[in-house]
Amino acid sequence: MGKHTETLRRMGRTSTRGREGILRILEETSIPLSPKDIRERFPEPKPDTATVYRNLSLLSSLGLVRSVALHERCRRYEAAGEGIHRHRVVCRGCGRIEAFQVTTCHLAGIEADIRRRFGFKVTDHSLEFFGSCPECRKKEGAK
Amino acid sequence: MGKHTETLRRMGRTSTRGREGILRILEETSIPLSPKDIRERFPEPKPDTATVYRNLSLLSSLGLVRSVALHERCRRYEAAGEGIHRHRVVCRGCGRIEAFQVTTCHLAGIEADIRRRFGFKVTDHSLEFFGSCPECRKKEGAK
DNA sequence: ATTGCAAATGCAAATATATTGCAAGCATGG
DNA sequence: CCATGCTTGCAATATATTTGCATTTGCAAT
Repeated sequence: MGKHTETLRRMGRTSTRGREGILRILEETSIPLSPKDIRERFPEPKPDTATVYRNLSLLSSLGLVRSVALHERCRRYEAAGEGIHRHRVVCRGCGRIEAFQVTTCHLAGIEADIRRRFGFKVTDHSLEFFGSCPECRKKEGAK
Repeated sequence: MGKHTETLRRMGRTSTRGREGILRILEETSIPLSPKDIRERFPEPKPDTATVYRNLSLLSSLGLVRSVALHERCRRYEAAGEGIHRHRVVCRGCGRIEAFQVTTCHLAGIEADIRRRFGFKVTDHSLEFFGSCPECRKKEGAK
């Protein structure tokens, strides 16, 4: 009877080890994880890969997790709790990822503009910064 | 002797059909294309898939194209010309993509902040909006 | 124009990532 | 505790991306 049982039940879903586990794992980390990362962090017995994908897809449709695209070969996921709004910085050199919380998000104006111009109703957005971390800058001769 | 021959030579690379083609194709479209899309737009004889991938990787490291992550299973690419700065709106319902140019990008302040807090030097960023396009809103009963 | 060499390409095979069908197992309501 | 339907594991499949290697091409120096 995990911490998220209630949440899942309220949404008409059964609470299972796979689902509880994913939610717990994603809450414990500050950077988004790939399906593989997630599976590896499960204690034995690890759920099947297919189960991880199916549950990520379900939790995502319930809005409990959210996918983050960092220009890699695979997607990553993060917990999508209320009011949590994170952006990220990704190092092009070593792939290191830092997450940071933004105090105010300046993008509300743009979203209204999009509604006006395209009729699109924006539900969320994704903002990532790319560059070089201190270590990689050092290696490359401090640009 | 294509339009991009000079650019490539200046960067110490040979100008080939594959590279010229990719740059031309990406300039002709307003939305980012997948490697598959790109290959399909080549006139016969189409280059091999591996060639497309290798060239995208090269052009990307030269900064002539840039990858765009839209939470799909594959990456997309767009031309990365000087001063060109695009954002996108993606419909979660049908996958439709619209691109729009921003006049001023409000993010310079954040980038400075990142430099201060993490020592990361930001070279670029990626901003995408997700939501429902007019058609999908209609189908779903206008939310 | 011809030639030599490094770099680019095609092709096939290997990996990595993601999805699906189906039989067996588990969660929940009665 | 039992029946039911949703979940899971497993194997097979689909899709995306990468790699090795032999061949061809681009291009600079004849």
